[in-house]
Amino acid sequence: MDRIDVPSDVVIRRLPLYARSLRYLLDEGIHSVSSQELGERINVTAAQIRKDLSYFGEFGKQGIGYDVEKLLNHIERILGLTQRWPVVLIGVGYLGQAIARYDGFNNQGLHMVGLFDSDPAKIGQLVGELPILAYARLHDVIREQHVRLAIIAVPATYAQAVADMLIESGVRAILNYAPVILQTPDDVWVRYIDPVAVLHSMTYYLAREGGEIS
Amino acid sequence: MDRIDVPSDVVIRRLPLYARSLRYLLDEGIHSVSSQELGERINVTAAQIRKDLSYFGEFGKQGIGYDVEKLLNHIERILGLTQRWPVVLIGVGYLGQAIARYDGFNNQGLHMVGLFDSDPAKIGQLVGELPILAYARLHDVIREQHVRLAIIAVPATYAQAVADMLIESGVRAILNYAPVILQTPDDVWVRYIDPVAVLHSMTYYLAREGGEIS
DNA sequence: TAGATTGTTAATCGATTAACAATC
DNA sequence: TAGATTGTTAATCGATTAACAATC
Repeated sequence: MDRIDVPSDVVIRRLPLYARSLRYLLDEGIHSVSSQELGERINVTAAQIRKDLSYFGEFGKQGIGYDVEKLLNHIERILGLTQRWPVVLIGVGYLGQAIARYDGFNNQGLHMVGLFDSDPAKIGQLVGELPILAYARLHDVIREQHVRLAIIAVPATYAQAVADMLIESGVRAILNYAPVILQTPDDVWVRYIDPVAVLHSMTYYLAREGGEIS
Repeated sequence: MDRIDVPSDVVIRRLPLYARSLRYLLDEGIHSVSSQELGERINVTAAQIRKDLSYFGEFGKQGIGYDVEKLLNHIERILGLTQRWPVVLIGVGYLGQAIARYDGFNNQGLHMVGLFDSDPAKIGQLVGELPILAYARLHDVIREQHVRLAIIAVPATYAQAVADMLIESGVRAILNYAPVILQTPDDVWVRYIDPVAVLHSMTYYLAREGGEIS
């Protein structure tokens, strides 16, 4: 019996980019795209787009391309974005505030349901519509709202302890902004936002430009 | 004549993680590590660390491992972090403020030299030590301070135009927080911080947990 | 010396791309 | 129909891992 060919994580990570580009196309009033055109917009080859989509079905028409709205709907369903996922945010410093206020986190399948901070002075303050809550409330909010997705925006030293609490309460996926690698069980998904590391990888190339260093 | 084996970009992207982990080790007073121990901290195999480092030289001792401080110094030199790179930030909304105030961007080789915004009401306001400047000043600041690194934190609709201005003025590497793929010349490095796309790739797995969807 | 761990090679594994028959 | 573009296979390319001689 053949195992079905399961899409790898690199494929899954590209799907949100396809979805976003399709949303922009729709905004522009464009109703049909070829893999070639879509690829040019997001710097991906046409073959890769077709291959990626082929893991999930046949969404195009030969000679024509893809119906933008239909393909978008397919991808959103594949990604689970037709549901609304409740999200909690831990750490409401400057970064946490920016996250809490950015509507990308309160849209298209995501839905911020709780902000938490350890600083007693912040408890009760509103950020947008939501009050900042104490960690004591974390467990109950996660349980009551069936939260499985969390964002960590606390200082590096607290990130692991926060992750442990979150997982203990039932969180299954974490987006971590703190500059530490988290140790978590195999059935928890962790991804990192690490702008400083990204900048540090670009200085490598800058340092070698213009032939100053071989 | 043999071509030297050049490290690929995946390798370069891991170096900052090695460097950071070594800094933490140093803070903890640990002066020696094996590739095994380092790997466990950052969830990378020992073989991969040794292979990555081998592109740049021989930094360890058989039977012993690596001297933490020495290896850190080597990696920082490789990444160009022994220089200080002037950075400009375009877009000083909530996110831009968080970036401007985070000292990870003002440390270890990076050094924020200019904040820019299009909103006349913001011009002149201080964020930390730095005043917010008008776009009209962008070109001169980039030229005068020899800026080659920029961070874009403007809304998606303006990001491409901002990138064009930056590149025109001499910027060679861009960290883009706006949710759009930028079209840039081949000799400009662009990297993306895209937390919403990352969350959207995790909902894929969440939607399939517990066997609700096959 | 015995034990540990590096640096490196070769084997494996996985991801991307080219190419084209199918077909709109 | 002729032209365009898909879905898919096979070939290529690249990255990771296993294994081990060298050596501290």
